[in-house]
Amino acid sequence: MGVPKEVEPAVTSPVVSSRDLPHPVRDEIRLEGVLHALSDPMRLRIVRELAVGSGELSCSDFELPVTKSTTTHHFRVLRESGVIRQVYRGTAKMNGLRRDDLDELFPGLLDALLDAAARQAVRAGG
Amino acid sequence: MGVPKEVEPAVTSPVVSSRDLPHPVRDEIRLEGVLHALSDPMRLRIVRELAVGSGELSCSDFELPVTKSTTTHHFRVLRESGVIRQVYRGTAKMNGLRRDDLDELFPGLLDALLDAAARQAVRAGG
DNA sequence: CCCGTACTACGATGCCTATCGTACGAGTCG
DNA sequence: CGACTCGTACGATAGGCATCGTAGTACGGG
Repeated sequence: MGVPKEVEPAVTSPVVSSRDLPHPVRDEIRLEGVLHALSDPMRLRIVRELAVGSGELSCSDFELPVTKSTTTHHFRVLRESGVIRQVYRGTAKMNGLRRDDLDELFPGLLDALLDAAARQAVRAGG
Repeated sequence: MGVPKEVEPAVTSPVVSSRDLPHPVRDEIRLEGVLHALSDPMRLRIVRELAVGSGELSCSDFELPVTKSTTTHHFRVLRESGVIRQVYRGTAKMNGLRRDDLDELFPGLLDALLDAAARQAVRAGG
């Protein structure tokens, strides 16, 4: 019917900036991979920070006690295991938890993990 | 009230057999360690089998596609990370999940993990 | 006491990975 | 354009680890 030749303006705009990053689709996410990704203290810390704000954070918003190369490595592991989604926006790379996919695959797991990490942090601090 | 001199027959007999194995106490259990232990497919499988029956299983009750040396290694990783408790009984080594300790430290985590593993198994099977 | 069973110890091997440093590509802003 | 920032790629390195095979120890039964 009307408007036969629209150019698909911005409904989930297909190109974000320029380069895309490879993500596993939901069904490719493996529990073992998620657990392995979160078994590293640095990555668990990243995920915890990512969980407090519901928005997205750029890689440089994190102040990790490792070099930038290593930071890049950890974010890649998290992305390839399906824990986070990464998107370029300008020069920054925005990171967000894949809550929807993880909750669909493993209901309650992410919350239980975040709660467990929080409890352990409290125990260490007090 | 007869029988004044019973020899403490079986009320949680203090010495199980002879050798003890080193276990972390509850507060030494680290979330990262637990996740690392469970991120191995073989160990996740062991824990899943251990969870179905509420009792204990000996190492040889498991039929894993690895040698016995490797099996020993996996059980040790699980024990040292605090996921299972191991006790010698005669020549057999009995294994049991540390449900109480894990539930106390990380409420809901173990159940969420087992549920996640079960869902993934169903998805793979269907 | 000897044998079989259950598990361990030890060494080897090959792979994975956390970390770094340096050099580079991609955008943004002046 | 030029400079600056953000992040990547690549190589190196050191340590961890899953796996094996063989040899050995502990326990229980005939």
